[in-house]
Amino acid sequence: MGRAPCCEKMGLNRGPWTPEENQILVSFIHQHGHSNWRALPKQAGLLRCGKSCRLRWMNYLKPDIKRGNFTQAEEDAIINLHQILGNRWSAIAAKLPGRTDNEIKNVWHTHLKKRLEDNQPAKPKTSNKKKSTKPKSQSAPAKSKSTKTESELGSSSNPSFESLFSASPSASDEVSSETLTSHEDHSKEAQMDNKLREMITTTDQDSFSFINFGEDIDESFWNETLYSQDEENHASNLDEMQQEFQHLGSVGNEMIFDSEMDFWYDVLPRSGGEQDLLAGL
DNA sequence: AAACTGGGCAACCGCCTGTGC
DNA sequence: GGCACAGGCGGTTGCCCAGTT
Repeated sequence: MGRAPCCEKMGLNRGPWTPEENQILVSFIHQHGHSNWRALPKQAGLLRCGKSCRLRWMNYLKPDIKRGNFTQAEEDAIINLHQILGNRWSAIAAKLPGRTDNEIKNVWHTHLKKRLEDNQPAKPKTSNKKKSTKPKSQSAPAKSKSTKTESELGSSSNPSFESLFSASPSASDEVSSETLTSHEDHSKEAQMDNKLREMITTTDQDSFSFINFGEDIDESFWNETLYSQDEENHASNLDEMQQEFQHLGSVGNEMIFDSEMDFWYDVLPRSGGEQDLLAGL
């Protein structure tokens, strides 16, 4: 038996949503929730397929969605996350509260990809991280439509996320699903964060520094890998970090620190062994 | 002022994944 | 384990509109 179509195409509305349809969808979800998207349009009296309703809700009508231009910090975060995650827009969106994967995808294709193609710096090379919003038009230099594919972009510019982890001894190992942000000992967490930030921000400002934490701080813990463009700084900072961590206790996570954005990225395994970024900013 | 061009973005399409039976 | 289904995801499309010619 063939796969059932996602929706009945006959007699259903397509294209832009009308204000009336928006109102119907919003009021229905407020009253009944959205436990079953396929059944929702029929129950709500909408001539839309369930997928269309879900998309409309997730990308536009959901109350916590942040509208308006992306801030410089958000754009920088997208660029940095894209370096690690590639085109996994939903994972990137999870790091940016109020932003949808669709919106981030659009911003990437319309602004950020071009910025990188033009070799414009993704962020100022200053240690002062004061960010300011700016109109989108200023961040999108006029340029003809690119025909470059995503894979071409990814392979030419950045080391892939998988390649980063391929060198890590524990890349395919089981890693605790406990994130640092959910760790009970928040004071220890803050202390560690500050210590690491202090040290890692002295390394190459353009690189992601990566450290592979073990479940516990023991001898095997130091089988870690730190990536940077500056090998000497690597070694020295790695030594410093090892010394600092010896009295910070167990962590049980893999993390990436983006020194430019002051982000800690928790890295957790996906079902297929692929790594994922899950924790909050 | 009209035609043209290209950017921006909402929405669609089709595949993938997770889940229940 | 296999199948069907629903939700989720990324790639792509196509319309609208502002800027340019």
